[in-house]
Amino acid sequence: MIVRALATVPPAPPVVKRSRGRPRKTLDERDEGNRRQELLRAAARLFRRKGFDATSTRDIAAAVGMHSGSPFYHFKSKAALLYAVMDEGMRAALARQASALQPHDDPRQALHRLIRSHFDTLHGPGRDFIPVMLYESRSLSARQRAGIAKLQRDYEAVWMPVLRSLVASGRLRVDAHLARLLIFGALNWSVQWFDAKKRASLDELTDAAMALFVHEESA
Amino acid sequence: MIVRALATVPPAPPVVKRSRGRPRKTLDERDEGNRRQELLRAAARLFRRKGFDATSTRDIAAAVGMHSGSPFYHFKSKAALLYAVMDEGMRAALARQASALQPHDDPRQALHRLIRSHFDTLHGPGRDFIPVMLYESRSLSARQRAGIAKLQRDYEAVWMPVLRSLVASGRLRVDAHLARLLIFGALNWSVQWFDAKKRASLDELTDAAMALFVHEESA
DNA sequence: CCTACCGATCGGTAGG
DNA sequence: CCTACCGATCGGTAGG
Repeated sequence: MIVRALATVPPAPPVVKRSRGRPRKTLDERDEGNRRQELLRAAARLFRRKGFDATSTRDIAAAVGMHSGSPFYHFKSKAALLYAVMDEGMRAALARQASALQPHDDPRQALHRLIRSHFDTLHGPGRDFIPVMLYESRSLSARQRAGIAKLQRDYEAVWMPVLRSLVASGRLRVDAHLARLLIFGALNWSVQWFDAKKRASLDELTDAAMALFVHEESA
Repeated sequence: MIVRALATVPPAPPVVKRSRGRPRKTLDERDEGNRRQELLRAAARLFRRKGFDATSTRDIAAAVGMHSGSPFYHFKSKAALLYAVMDEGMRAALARQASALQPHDDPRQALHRLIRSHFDTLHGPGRDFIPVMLYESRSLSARQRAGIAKLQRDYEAVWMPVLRSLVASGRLRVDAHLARLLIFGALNWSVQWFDAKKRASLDELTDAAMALFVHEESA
Protein backbone atom coordinates (compact mmCIF):
# COMPACT_ATOMS: atom_id res chain seq x y z
CA MET A 1 0.00 0.00 0.00
CA ILE A 2 1.22 3.47 -0.79
CA VAL A 3 1.40 6.20 1.77
CA ARG A 4 0.39 9.52 0.31
CA ALA A 5 2.47 12.50 1.28
CA LEU A 6 0.41 15.43 2.52
CA ALA A 7 0.46 17.95 -0.28
CA THR A 8 -0.26 20.69 2.22
CA VAL A 9 3.00 20.23 4.12
CA PRO A 10 5.59 21.15 1.50
CA PRO A 11 8.77 21.02 3.61
CA ALA A 12 8.29 17.34 4.44
CA PRO A 13 9.72 15.06 1.77
CA PRO A 14 7.38 12.31 0.60
CA VAL A 15 7.46 9.21 2.73
CA VAL A 16 8.18 6.23 0.55
CA LYS A 17 7.24 2.92 2.07
CA ARG A 18 7.86 0.68 -0.91
CA SER A 19 10.58 -1.81 -0.14
CA ARG A 20 13.72 -1.20 -2.13
CA GLY A 21 15.03 -4.74 -2.25
CA ARG A 22 12.08 -6.73 -3.54
CA PRO A 23 12.47 -8.69 -6.76
CA ARG A 24 11.86 -6.50 -9.78
CA LYS A 25 12.60 -8.44 -12.89
CA THR A 26 9.49 -10.56 -13.34
CA LEU A 27 7.00 -7.81 -12.54
CA ASP A 28 8.75 -5.04 -14.37
CA GLU A 29 6.33 -4.74 -17.24
CA ARG A 30 3.17 -4.89 -15.24
CA ASP A 31 4.59 -2.62 -12.58
CA GLU A 32 5.52 0.04 -15.07
CA GLY A 33 2.02 -0.03 -16.44
CA ASN A 34 0.59 0.26 -12.97
CA ARG A 35 2.81 3.13 -11.96
CA ARG A 36 1.98 4.92 -15.17
CA GLN A 37 -1.72 4.44 -14.53
CA GLU A 38 -1.36 5.65 -10.97
CA LEU A 39 0.34 8.78 -12.23
CA LEU A 40 -2.41 9.34 -14.79
CA ARG A 41 -5.18 9.00 -12.24
CA ALA A 42 -3.43 11.24 -9.73
CA ALA A 43 -2.71 13.81 -12.42
CA ALA A 44 -6.32 13.77 -13.61
CA ARG A 45 -7.60 14.30 -10.10
CA LEU A 46 -5.20 17.15 -9.36
CA PHE A 47 -5.59 18.81 -12.77
CA ARG A 48 -9.30 18.80 -12.24
CA ARG A 49 -9.26 20.08 -8.68
CA LYS A 50 -6.55 22.71 -8.97
CA GLY A 51 -6.10 23.23 -12.68
CA PHE A 52 -3.13 22.25 -14.83
CA ASP A 53 -1.02 25.33 -14.14
CA ALA A 54 -1.60 25.26 -10.40
CA THR A 55 -0.64 21.60 -10.16
CA SER A 56 3.08 20.97 -9.87
CA THR A 57 4.73 17.79 -11.03
CA ARG A 58 5.85 17.53 -7.41
CA ASP A 59 2.20 17.41 -6.32
CA ILE A 60 1.59 14.54 -8.70
CA ALA A 61 4.71 12.68 -7.63
CA ALA A 62 3.80 13.05 -3.97
CA ALA A 63 0.27 11.79 -4.61
CA VAL A 64 1.64 8.44 -5.75
CA GLY A 65 4.57 8.33 -3.32
CA MET A 66 7.29 9.21 -5.79
CA HIS A 67 10.09 11.73 -5.50
CA SER A 68 9.99 14.96 -7.41
CA GLY A 69 11.92 13.96 -10.52
CA SER A 70 10.40 10.53 -11.01
CA PRO A 71 7.29 11.34 -13.03
CA PHE A 72 9.67 12.31 -15.83
CA TYR A 73 10.79 8.71 -16.03
CA HIS A 74 7.25 7.84 -17.17
CA PHE A 75 6.30 10.99 -19.09
CA LYS A 76 8.68 13.22 -20.93
CA SER A 77 6.99 16.43 -19.80
CA LYS A 78 4.12 17.76 -17.74
CA ALA A 79 2.29 18.54 -20.98
CA ALA A 80 2.68 14.91 -22.07
CA LEU A 81 0.95 13.87 -18.85
CA LEU A 82 -1.91 16.23 -19.60
CA TYR A 83 -2.22 14.89 -23.12
CA ALA A 84 -2.23 11.31 -21.87
CA VAL A 85 -5.04 12.12 -19.44
CA MET A 86 -7.17 13.59 -22.22
CA ASP A 87 -6.34 10.87 -24.72
CA GLU A 88 -7.19 8.12 -22.27
CA GLY A 89 -10.37 9.92 -21.27
CA MET A 90 -11.56 10.29 -24.84
CA ARG A 91 -10.78 6.68 -25.75
CA ALA A 92 -12.77 5.46 -22.76
CA ALA A 93 -15.62 7.79 -23.72
CA LEU A 94 -15.63 6.50 -27.29
CA ALA A 95 -15.68 2.91 -26.11
CA ARG A 96 -18.51 3.59 -23.71
CA GLN A 97 -20.46 5.41 -26.36
CA ALA A 98 -20.02 2.58 -28.87
CA SER A 99 -21.27 -0.03 -26.44
CA ALA A 100 -24.23 2.11 -25.39
CA LEU A 101 -25.96 2.21 -28.77
CA GLN A 102 -28.30 -0.66 -29.57
CA PRO A 103 -28.97 -1.82 -33.13
CA HIS A 104 -32.74 -1.38 -33.21
CA ASP A 105 -33.11 1.85 -31.29
CA ASP A 106 -35.39 4.48 -32.70
CA PRO A 107 -33.89 7.99 -32.75
CA ARG A 108 -35.47 8.95 -29.47
CA GLN A 109 -34.09 5.90 -27.66
CA ALA A 110 -30.73 6.42 -29.33
CA LEU A 111 -30.50 9.99 -28.03
CA HIS A 112 -31.49 8.78 -24.58
CA ARG A 113 -28.66 6.26 -24.61
CA LEU A 114 -26.13 8.77 -25.91
CA ILE A 115 -27.04 11.26 -23.20
CA ARG A 116 -26.95 8.60 -20.50
CA SER A 117 -23.58 7.39 -21.71
CA HIS A 118 -22.32 10.97 -21.78
CA PHE A 119 -23.37 11.49 -18.16
CA ASP A 120 -21.60 8.27 -17.25
CA THR A 121 -18.46 9.57 -18.89
CA LEU A 122 -18.73 12.86 -17.01
CA HIS A 123 -19.73 11.53 -13.61
CA GLY A 124 -19.00 7.81 -13.48
CA PRO A 125 -15.75 6.06 -12.62
CA GLY A 126 -12.73 7.82 -14.10
CA ARG A 127 -14.74 10.99 -13.93
CA ASP A 128 -11.81 13.36 -13.78
CA PHE A 129 -10.42 12.65 -17.23
CA ILE A 130 -13.04 14.29 -19.42
CA PRO A 131 -13.55 17.39 -17.25
CA VAL A 132 -9.80 17.92 -17.50
CA MET A 133 -10.15 17.71 -21.27
CA LEU A 134 -13.06 20.15 -21.24
CA TYR A 135 -11.31 22.75 -19.12
CA GLU A 136 -7.59 22.48 -19.71
CA SER A 137 -7.22 22.13 -23.49
CA ARG A 138 -5.73 25.61 -23.50
CA SER A 139 -2.54 24.15 -22.07
CA LEU A 140 -1.99 21.73 -24.95
CA SER A 141 0.37 22.43 -27.80
CA ALA A 142 -1.19 22.92 -31.23
CA ARG A 143 -0.15 19.44 -32.27
CA GLN A 144 -1.56 17.88 -29.13
CA ARG A 145 -4.78 19.82 -29.48
CA ALA A 146 -5.18 18.49 -33.00
CA GLY A 147 -4.85 14.93 -31.72
CA ILE A 148 -7.58 15.41 -29.15
CA ALA A 149 -9.78 17.29 -31.61
CA LYS A 150 -9.75 14.26 -33.89
CA LEU A 151 -11.14 12.06 -31.13
CA GLN A 152 -13.73 14.69 -30.28
CA ARG A 153 -14.90 14.80 -33.89
CA ASP A 154 -15.34 11.03 -33.85
CA TYR A 155 -17.34 11.31 -30.66
CA GLU A 156 -19.55 14.08 -31.99
CA ALA A 157 -20.09 12.34 -35.34
CA VAL A 158 -22.06 9.58 -33.65
CA TRP A 159 -24.65 12.08 -32.48
CA MET A 160 -25.33 13.76 -35.78
CA PRO A 161 -27.49 11.18 -37.60
CA VAL A 162 -29.54 10.77 -34.45
CA LEU A 163 -30.07 14.49 -34.10
CA ARG A 164 -30.83 14.93 -37.81
CA SER A 165 -33.46 12.31 -37.70
CA LEU A 166 -35.11 13.95 -34.69
CA VAL A 167 -35.03 17.26 -36.54
CA ALA A 168 -36.65 15.60 -39.55
CA SER A 169 -39.55 14.31 -37.44
CA GLY A 170 -40.07 17.67 -35.75
CA ARG A 171 -38.96 16.47 -32.34
CA LEU A 172 -35.99 18.79 -32.29
CA ARG A 173 -36.82 22.30 -33.39
CA VAL A 174 -33.33 23.55 -34.19
CA ASP A 175 -30.77 22.88 -36.85
CA ALA A 176 -28.93 19.70 -35.87
CA HIS A 177 -25.54 21.38 -35.70
CA LEU A 178 -26.73 24.09 -33.31
CA ALA A 179 -28.74 21.54 -31.36
CA ARG A 180 -25.61 19.52 -30.76
CA LEU A 181 -23.70 22.54 -29.47
CA LEU A 182 -26.50 23.62 -27.14
CA ILE A 183 -27.17 20.10 -25.88
CA PHE A 184 -23.49 19.35 -25.28
CA GLY A 185 -23.32 22.59 -23.33
CA ALA A 186 -26.24 21.65 -21.13
CA LEU A 187 -24.70 18.24 -20.45
CA ASN A 188 -21.09 19.30 -20.05
CA TRP A 189 -21.97 22.14 -17.73
CA SER A 190 -23.21 19.56 -15.25
CA VAL A 191 -19.61 19.02 -14.17
CA GLN A 192 -19.99 22.40 -12.47
CA TRP A 193 -22.96 21.47 -10.31
CA PHE A 194 -23.56 17.73 -10.26
CA ASP A 195 -22.25 16.09 -7.13
CA ALA A 196 -22.17 12.65 -5.57
CA LYS A 197 -24.79 13.72 -3.06
CA LYS A 198 -26.97 13.11 -6.08
CA ARG A 199 -30.16 14.94 -5.43
CA ALA A 200 -30.89 13.65 -8.88
CA SER A 201 -29.51 10.38 -10.18
CA LEU A 202 -27.93 10.13 -13.59
CA ASP A 203 -31.06 8.37 -14.83
CA GLU A 204 -33.23 11.21 -13.62
CA LEU A 205 -30.87 13.72 -15.13
CA THR A 206 -31.07 11.93 -18.46
CA ASP A 207 -34.85 11.94 -18.38
CA ALA A 208 -34.84 15.62 -17.53
CA ALA A 209 -32.56 16.48 -20.43
CA MET A 210 -34.72 14.47 -22.82
CA ALA A 211 -37.86 16.18 -21.56
CA LEU A 212 -36.29 19.59 -21.99
CA PHE A 213 -34.96 19.10 -25.52
CA VAL A 214 -37.23 16.62 -27.25
CA HIS A 215 -40.64 17.83 -28.32
CA GLU A 216 -43.70 15.81 -29.11
CA GLU A 217 -44.18 14.64 -32.63
CA SER A 218 -46.58 16.81 -34.68
CA ALA A 219 -46.49 20.18 -36.35
CA MET B 1 -1.57 55.80 -27.25
CA ILE B 2 0.02 53.01 -25.35
CA VAL B 3 2.70 50.82 -26.82
CA ARG B 4 2.26 47.23 -25.82
CA ALA B 5 5.37 45.31 -24.95
CA LEU B 6 5.62 41.97 -26.71
CA ALA B 7 4.86 39.37 -24.09
CA THR B 8 6.78 36.81 -26.09
CA VAL B 9 10.11 38.63 -25.76
CA PRO B 10 10.72 38.50 -22.01
CA PRO B 11 14.20 40.06 -21.87
CA ALA B 12 13.00 43.36 -23.35
CA PRO B 13 11.67 45.74 -20.71
CA PRO B 14 8.32 47.34 -21.50
CA VAL B 15 8.54 50.48 -23.58
CA VAL B 16 6.76 53.28 -21.79
CA LYS B 17 5.77 56.18 -23.99
CA ARG B 18 3.75 58.18 -21.47
CA SER B 19 5.34 61.54 -20.87
CA ARG B 20 6.70 61.89 -17.39
CA GLY B 21 6.43 65.65 -17.07
CA ARG B 22 2.82 66.36 -17.96
CA PRO B 23 0.59 68.02 -15.32
CA ARG B 24 -0.85 65.46 -12.93
CA LYS B 25 -2.73 67.26 -10.21
CA THR B 26 -5.99 68.16 -11.87
CA LEU B 27 -6.47 64.81 -13.59
CA ASP B 28 -5.28 62.62 -10.76
CA GLU B 29 -8.62 61.21 -9.79
CA ARG B 30 -9.81 60.47 -13.26
CA ASP B 31 -6.43 59.11 -14.28
CA GLU B 32 -6.30 56.67 -11.43
CA GLY B 33 -9.70 55.40 -12.34
CA ASN B 34 -8.64 55.05 -15.94
CA ARG B 35 -5.46 53.19 -15.11
CA ARG B 36 -7.38 50.89 -12.83
CA GLN B 37 -9.90 50.21 -15.56
CA GLU B 38 -7.14 49.59 -18.08
CA LEU B 39 -5.61 47.06 -15.72
CA LEU B 40 -8.97 45.36 -15.23
CA ARG B 41 -9.62 45.07 -18.95
CA ALA B 42 -6.12 43.80 -19.67
CA ALA B 43 -6.33 41.32 -16.81
CA ALA B 44 -9.73 40.05 -17.99
CA ARG B 45 -8.43 39.52 -21.51
CA LEU B 46 -5.30 37.71 -20.37
CA PHE B 47 -7.05 35.66 -17.68
CA ARG B 48 -9.50 34.52 -20.31
CA ARG B 49 -6.96 33.72 -22.98
CA LYS B 50 -4.26 32.10 -20.87
CA GLY B 51 -5.95 31.36 -17.58
CA PHE B 52 -5.34 32.99 -14.21
CA ASP B 53 -2.37 30.87 -13.18
CA ALA B 54 -0.62 31.15 -16.53
CA THR B 55 -0.96 34.93 -16.55
CA SER B 56 1.76 36.77 -14.66
CA THR B 57 1.27 40.17 -13.11
CA ARG B 58 4.14 41.17 -15.38
CA ASP B 59 2.03 40.21 -18.42
CA ILE B 60 -0.74 42.45 -17.19
CA ALA B 61 1.59 45.33 -16.40
CA ALA B 62 3.20 45.09 -19.84
CA ALA B 63 -0.21 45.04 -21.54
CA VAL B 64 -0.96 48.52 -20.19
CA GLY B 65 2.60 49.85 -20.43
CA MET B 66 3.45 49.64 -16.75
CA HIS B 67 6.51 48.20 -15.08
CA SER B 68 6.35 44.95 -13.23
CA GLY B 69 5.65 46.15 -9.71
CA SER B 70 3.13 48.81 -10.60
CA PRO B 71 -0.11 46.83 -10.72
CA PHE B 72 0.33 46.38 -6.97
CA TYR B 73 -0.14 50.11 -6.55
CA HIS B 74 -3.70 49.65 -7.81
CA PHE B 75 -4.51 46.17 -6.49
CA LYS B 76 -3.11 44.64 -3.37
CA SER B 77 -2.65 41.20 -4.92
CA LYS B 78 -3.13 39.24 -8.11
CA ALA B 79 -6.15 37.56 -6.51
CA ALA B 80 -7.66 40.98 -5.80
CA LEU B 81 -7.40 41.75 -9.51
CA LEU B 82 -9.18 38.51 -10.34
CA TYR B 83 -11.93 39.29 -7.85
CA ALA B 84 -12.35 42.80 -9.24
CA VAL B 85 -12.75 41.38 -12.75
CA MET B 86 -15.49 39.00 -11.63
CA ASP B 87 -17.22 41.56 -9.43
CA GLU B 88 -17.29 44.14 -12.19
CA GLY B 89 -18.47 41.52 -14.69
CA MET B 90 -21.35 40.41 -12.48
CA ARG B 91 -22.46 43.95 -11.69
CA ALA B 92 -22.56 44.78 -15.38
CA ALA B 93 -24.48 41.57 -16.06
CA LEU B 94 -27.01 42.38 -13.35
CA ALA B 95 -27.51 45.89 -14.71
CA ARG B 96 -27.96 44.59 -18.25
CA GLN B 97 -30.39 41.96 -17.07
CA ALA B 98 -32.46 44.49 -15.12
CA SER B 99 -32.78 46.80 -18.08
CA ALA B 100 -33.66 43.95 -20.44
CA LEU B 101 -36.90 42.94 -18.76
CA GLN B 102 -40.03 44.80 -19.81
CA PRO B 103 -43.00 45.29 -17.49
CA HIS B 104 -45.69 43.65 -19.60
CA ASP B 105 -43.79 40.69 -20.99
CA ASP B 106 -45.47 37.34 -20.94
CA PRO B 107 -43.27 34.50 -19.63
CA ARG B 108 -42.15 33.46 -23.09
CA GLN B 109 -41.07 36.96 -24.03
CA ALA B 110 -39.40 37.37 -20.67
CA LEU B 111 -37.32 34.24 -21.17
CA HIS B 112 -36.40 35.43 -24.64
CA ARG B 113 -35.14 38.72 -23.23
CA LEU B 114 -33.23 37.02 -20.43
CA ILE B 115 -31.48 34.69 -22.86
CA ARG B 116 -30.69 37.50 -25.25
CA SER B 117 -29.31 39.61 -22.41
CA HIS B 118 -27.27 36.63 -21.22
CA PHE B 119 -25.73 36.20 -24.68
CA ASP B 120 -24.93 39.91 -24.71
CA THR B 121 -23.15 39.50 -21.40
CA LEU B 122 -21.18 36.53 -22.69
CA HIS B 123 -20.34 37.83 -26.16
CA GLY B 124 -20.93 41.57 -26.26
CA PRO B 125 -18.59 44.37 -25.19
CA GLY B 126 -16.66 43.54 -22.03
CA ARG B 127 -17.04 39.91 -23.02
CA ASP B 128 -14.02 38.65 -21.14
CA PHE B 129 -15.25 39.39 -17.63
CA ILE B 130 -17.94 36.76 -17.26
CA PRO B 131 -16.05 33.92 -18.94
CA VAL B 132 -13.25 34.60 -16.47
CA MET B 133 -15.79 34.27 -13.70
CA LEU B 134 -17.14 31.05 -15.16
CA TYR B 135 -13.76 29.40 -15.55
CA GLU B 136 -11.45 30.81 -12.91
CA SER B 137 -13.50 30.82 -9.72
CA ARG B 138 -11.29 28.04 -8.44
CA SER B 139 -8.56 30.61 -7.86
CA LEU B 140 -10.64 32.74 -5.50
CA SER B 141 -10.34 32.53 -1.75
CA ALA B 142 -13.36 31.18 0.11
CA ARG B 143 -14.32 34.67 1.19
CA GLN B 144 -14.04 36.03 -2.33
CA ARG B 145 -15.99 33.14 -3.74
CA ALA B 146 -18.79 33.87 -1.29
CA GLY B 147 -18.95 37.46 -2.51
CA ILE B 148 -19.29 36.41 -6.13
CA ALA B 149 -21.76 33.66 -5.25
CA LYS B 150 -24.06 36.26 -3.73
CA LEU B 151 -24.18 38.18 -7.01
CA GLN B 152 -24.75 34.98 -8.94
CA ARG B 153 -27.69 34.09 -6.74
CA ASP B 154 -29.21 37.50 -7.44
CA TYR B 155 -28.72 36.94 -11.14
CA GLU B 156 -30.26 33.49 -11.09
CA ALA B 157 -33.18 34.58 -8.94
CA VAL B 158 -34.54 36.73 -11.74
CA TRP B 159 -34.95 33.65 -13.95
CA MET B 160 -36.87 31.51 -11.52
CA PRO B 161 -40.37 33.03 -11.62
CA VAL B 162 -40.15 33.12 -15.41
CA LEU B 163 -39.15 29.47 -15.58
CA ARG B 164 -41.75 28.42 -13.03
CA SER B 165 -44.48 30.06 -14.95
CA LEU B 166 -43.38 28.29 -18.16
CA VAL B 167 -43.37 25.01 -16.27
CA ALA B 168 -46.87 25.72 -15.01
CA SER B 169 -48.17 26.24 -18.53
CA GLY B 170 -46.48 23.09 -19.82
CA ARG B 171 -44.03 24.96 -22.05
CA LEU B 172 -41.06 23.73 -20.05
CA ARG B 173 -41.19 20.04 -19.29
CA VAL B 174 -38.68 19.90 -16.44
CA ASP B 175 -38.58 21.07 -12.87
CA ALA B 176 -37.67 24.76 -12.92
CA HIS B 177 -34.52 24.27 -10.86
CA LEU B 178 -33.11 21.62 -13.18
CA ALA B 179 -34.26 23.58 -16.21
CA ARG B 180 -32.24 26.55 -15.06
CA LEU B 181 -29.10 24.47 -14.62
CA LEU B 182 -29.44 22.82 -18.02
CA ILE B 183 -30.33 26.04 -19.82
CA PHE B 184 -27.50 27.98 -18.20
CA GLY B 185 -25.18 25.21 -19.29
CA ALA B 186 -26.33 25.40 -22.89
CA LEU B 187 -25.90 29.18 -22.91
CA ASN B 188 -22.64 29.38 -20.96
CA TRP B 189 -21.01 26.69 -23.04
CA SER B 190 -21.29 28.98 -26.03
CA VAL B 191 -18.17 30.76 -24.82
CA GLN B 192 -16.35 27.65 -26.04
CA TRP B 193 -17.58 27.81 -29.61
CA PHE B 194 -19.20 31.14 -30.42
CA ASP B 195 -16.92 33.46 -32.32
CA ALA B 196 -17.03 36.86 -33.89
CA LYS B 197 -17.13 35.28 -37.33
CA LYS B 198 -20.74 34.84 -36.29
CA ARG B 199 -22.12 32.17 -38.49
CA ALA B 200 -25.12 32.77 -36.31
CA SER B 201 -25.91 36.16 -34.81
CA LEU B 202 -26.85 36.52 -31.17
CA ASP B 203 -30.45 37.04 -32.22
CA GLU B 204 -30.43 33.80 -34.17
CA LEU B 205 -28.77 32.02 -31.29
CA THR B 206 -31.45 33.28 -28.94
CA ASP B 207 -34.21 32.07 -31.25
CA ALA B 208 -32.51 28.69 -31.53
CA ALA B 209 -32.26 28.30 -27.76
CA MET B 210 -35.92 29.23 -27.36
CA ALA B 211 -36.94 26.75 -30.03
CA LEU B 212 -34.94 24.00 -28.38
CA PHE B 213 -36.19 24.50 -24.83
CA VAL B 214 -39.68 25.92 -25.06
CA HIS B 215 -42.46 23.56 -26.10
CA GLU B 216 -45.85 24.40 -27.51
CA GLU B 217 -48.63 24.97 -25.09
CA SER B 218 -50.93 21.94 -24.59
CA ALA B 219 -50.70 18.60 -22.92
C1' DC C 1 4.05 54.58 -10.43
C1' DC C 2 9.30 53.09 -11.05
C1' DT C 3 13.70 50.80 -9.31
C1' DA C 4 15.86 47.15 -7.49
C1' DC C 5 15.32 43.29 -5.25
C1' DC C 6 14.02 38.86 -2.40
C1' DG C 7 12.50 34.23 -1.23
C1' DA C 8 9.95 30.61 -3.05
C1' DT C 9 8.66 27.52 -6.45
C1' DC C 10 8.75 25.32 -10.72
C1' DG C 11 9.81 22.03 -14.85
C1' DG C 12 13.26 19.48 -16.07
C1' DT C 13 17.93 16.90 -16.20
C1' DA C 14 22.44 14.16 -15.39
C1' DG C 15 24.08 10.41 -13.50
C1' DG C 16 23.49 6.55 -11.16
C1' DC D 1 13.04 5.45 -9.97
C1' DC D 2 16.11 8.49 -6.57
C1' DT D 3 19.65 12.26 -5.62
C1' DA D 4 21.11 16.61 -6.21
C1' DC D 5 20.79 20.29 -8.74
C1' DC D 6 20.06 24.32 -12.29
C1' DG D 7 18.12 28.30 -14.62
C1' DA D 8 13.98 30.69 -15.05
C1' DT D 9 10.04 32.81 -13.43
C1' DC D 10 6.86 34.46 -10.19
C1' DG D 11 4.17 37.39 -6.62
C1' DG D 12 5.18 40.78 -3.89
C1' DT D 13 7.73 44.72 -1.32
C1' DA D 14 10.68 48.85 0.39
C1' DG D 15 11.81 53.11 -0.57
C1' DG D 16 11.50 56.79 -3.23
